[in-house]
Amino acid sequence: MTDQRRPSAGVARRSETSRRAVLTAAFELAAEVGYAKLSIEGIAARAGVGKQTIYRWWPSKGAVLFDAFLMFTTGEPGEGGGGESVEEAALPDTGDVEADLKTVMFATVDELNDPRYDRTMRALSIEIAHDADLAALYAERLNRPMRELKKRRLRAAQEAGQLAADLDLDVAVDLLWSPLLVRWLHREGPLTHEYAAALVETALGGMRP
Amino acid sequence: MTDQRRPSAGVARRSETSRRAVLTAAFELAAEVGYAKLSIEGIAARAGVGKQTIYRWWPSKGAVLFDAFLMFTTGEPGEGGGGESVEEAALPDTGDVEADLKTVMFATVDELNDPRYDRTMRALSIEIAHDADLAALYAERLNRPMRELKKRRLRAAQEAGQLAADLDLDVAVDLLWSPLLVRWLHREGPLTHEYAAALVETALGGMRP
Amino acid sequence: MTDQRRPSAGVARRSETSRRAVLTAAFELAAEVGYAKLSIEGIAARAGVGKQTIYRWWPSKGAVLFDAFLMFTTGEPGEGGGGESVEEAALPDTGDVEADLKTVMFATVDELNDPRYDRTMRALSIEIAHDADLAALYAERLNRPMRELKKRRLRAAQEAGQLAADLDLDVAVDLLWSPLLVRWLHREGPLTHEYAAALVETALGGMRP
Amino acid sequence: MTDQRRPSAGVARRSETSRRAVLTAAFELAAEVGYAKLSIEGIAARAGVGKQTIYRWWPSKGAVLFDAFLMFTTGEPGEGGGGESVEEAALPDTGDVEADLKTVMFATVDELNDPRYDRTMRALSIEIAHDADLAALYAERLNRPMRELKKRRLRAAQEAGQLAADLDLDVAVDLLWSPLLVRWLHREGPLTHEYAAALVETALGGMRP
DNA sequence: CTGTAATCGAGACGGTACGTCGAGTCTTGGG
DNA sequence: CCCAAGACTCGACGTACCGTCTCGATTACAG
Repeated sequence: MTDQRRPSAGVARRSETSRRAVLTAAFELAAEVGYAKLSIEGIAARAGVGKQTIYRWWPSKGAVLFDAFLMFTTGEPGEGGGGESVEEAALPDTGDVEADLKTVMFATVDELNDPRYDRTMRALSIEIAHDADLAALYAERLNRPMRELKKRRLRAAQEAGQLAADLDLDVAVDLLWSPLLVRWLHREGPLTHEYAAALVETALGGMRP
Repeated sequence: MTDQRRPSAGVARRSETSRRAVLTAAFELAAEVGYAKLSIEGIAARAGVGKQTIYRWWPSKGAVLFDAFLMFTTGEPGEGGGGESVEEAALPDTGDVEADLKTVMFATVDELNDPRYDRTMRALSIEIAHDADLAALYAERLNRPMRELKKRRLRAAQEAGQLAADLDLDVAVDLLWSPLLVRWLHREGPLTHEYAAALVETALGGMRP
Repeated sequence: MTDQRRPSAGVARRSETSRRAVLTAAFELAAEVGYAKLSIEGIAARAGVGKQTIYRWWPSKGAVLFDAFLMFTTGEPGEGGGGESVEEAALPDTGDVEADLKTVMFATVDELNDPRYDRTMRALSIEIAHDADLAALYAERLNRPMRELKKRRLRAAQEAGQLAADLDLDVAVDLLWSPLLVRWLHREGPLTHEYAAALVETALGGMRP
Repeated sequence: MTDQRRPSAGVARRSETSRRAVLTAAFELAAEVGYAKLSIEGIAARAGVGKQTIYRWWPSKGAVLFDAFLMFTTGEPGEGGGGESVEEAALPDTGDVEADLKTVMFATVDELNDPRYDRTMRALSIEIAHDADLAALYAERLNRPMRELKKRRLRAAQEAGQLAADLDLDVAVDLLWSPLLVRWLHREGPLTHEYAAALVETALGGMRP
């Protein structure tokens, strides 16, 4: 998103050291103090970097946070390449969709219940909610790969005849995960395995008798 | 939430004029400029009110916004009493759950697609996302009544045998509405009637064959 | 220059405490670190005052410095009233113009040779040199009274027949003091009593045989 | 001052093109924007030169300005040699000191009243006022030759018996030119031919009756 | 004619200060 | 006691330059 480093004739290249220091500082600060007190000044100070270095390479605080998240979540790259690790990962497949979905959603629940992850993810979520550009970036770089993974598992189930042949997998993914996200983000209730299980069961079986 | 007006023997009581001016200003500013540029200073100025008057009666910017939303959404009261209008309202009931749910969700979709409502609601959502107190308040005063309405309609369908007898209505409500909210808040895709319809159909029928 | 405090209906008046803290800090910092490292940020910090308070009441760093100089030089007032002390002061008058002028100019020389006064005065001089508004202010509020004093003494000598009847006293004052100032400001040579004495003698007697 | 080019066995020598581009840019910028907005970055940009090239050859912004002034004032050289043109120049000598002095001082007055020269000279004056090294350089390289010229003319008058035999010519030069400089630098009043004439007349005749 | 070392343009870097905005607190005078 | 007005301290914003530091790419002697 961020730099598309011009390999131009001119010169003077971006400092990889600074880039990593900034992203590390951003990630740690987000986890420690949360969105409200996350300032560019603070990130620069903690990273031992001039503010201008941040403004030079990222368009907004949210963009820094996003890249930080990207770096610590997917392998590394930050912008150009990769996320290979994500692409190669896969959701568990024991042959039992229901059980597998529960396994995965329980993990999500546990993650969101971890205070450090909660603060980081919440900060990112808030930034995404009021920055359309960042939202697009998030959808493409972080959400899409995750969604692909989920859809892949569901597609396997579909092919095994465990899910309806005409099921729209995107809708299915939303049906399963969105309630979790909303309950977490708006703190509408306790985020438990029970709730996640109920979600899976109801979504699979449908609301009708 | 907000004021628990001390009915003290002493003297001067809260100015209703100022209260309404503040909430009106907050609501309008939120709709016009969005979360990012919504400042207490701006609200006070537009309301023709001293900043202290805001700080005296509300604990945070989010609280003002919440009250503003409350005032313009439910009838009026703001804090003490009512929301009667909501309590008395009801979702349409033609006897066809699926059709009725679509009607209601189409309305939600249309609302969220209106730029003014989008900005206001987004500002409120963001405040809720990083203020647990406000989240509790929101859950109780704005979300709960709406959820009751929805559950009431679902319960009717349940009693009519159109929904499973053991269906957890809270889970059902989440299953239907959360995906809408997430897609809107994180701009994960276009918010259309088609999407809402697919949601209703899949949730009702379930994902299995 | 500075505030013309509006006694308006509204309210909220300027804090005298802050004003004095700022001027004191500015004066001391100028004396300690000199023009080059005199920053508004530094003044605010040393004064224990928000930067905005400086920007609210003074249009420039030079204006602060000027007011500081005014406060520590003339009695007090800073802007509205006074400088009475200056108005009432007088140059020595022993009846011997030459001796009296030397006395006064020796004092000036000594002052300019004091490092603290040098730094302060130099900072002020530089600000004046590149800010026409400040220059006007300086001419009116600091320079004019001093010049009046000098002219008064010269006028007495004129009336006593020691100076030419048609002598332009402004020109005379410039003739005496400007060389001192230039030599000091541009460090064109050592600033000594000898030099000052030569100035007085030559100016009085003229360059002709 | 500036480079003491090491004639090292090694290699590559200073680019004359860059040197002139820098000095030209500095001179023009000073004339256009004045001291306050004269930045090394700006000079480098306008000269099409890397910042390092400036820092490599000059110790300070003032030094660049000084060299620029030198180049555009005296013939050329910049540092090593010359100013021959100045050495060879001479003040007019009609045999009438008073008239000749007025001629020269009127020219000075006119120069200082030219906005472009005013800004340049003012910038230089300010730099000199807070940089002792630069002041020494200025005294030696720009002021001394000018002063020599003036003293030479005065010495001629002295030998012709028009000036006192024991007159200190340095004091005389200061007496005549300093008031002009102060009035200009501190904008103490209009810089006119009348004022210059009065200066000459009073200095020559003395203040006494 | 070629290697080699300094200089060149460009511009990123860690910093300091700028001048502005808004937060939340405090003070004043009027109702 | 509330209210408007607005000054206060404080902290962060995003920008401009500082002076230092790489980067290739010239460039001009020395071999």
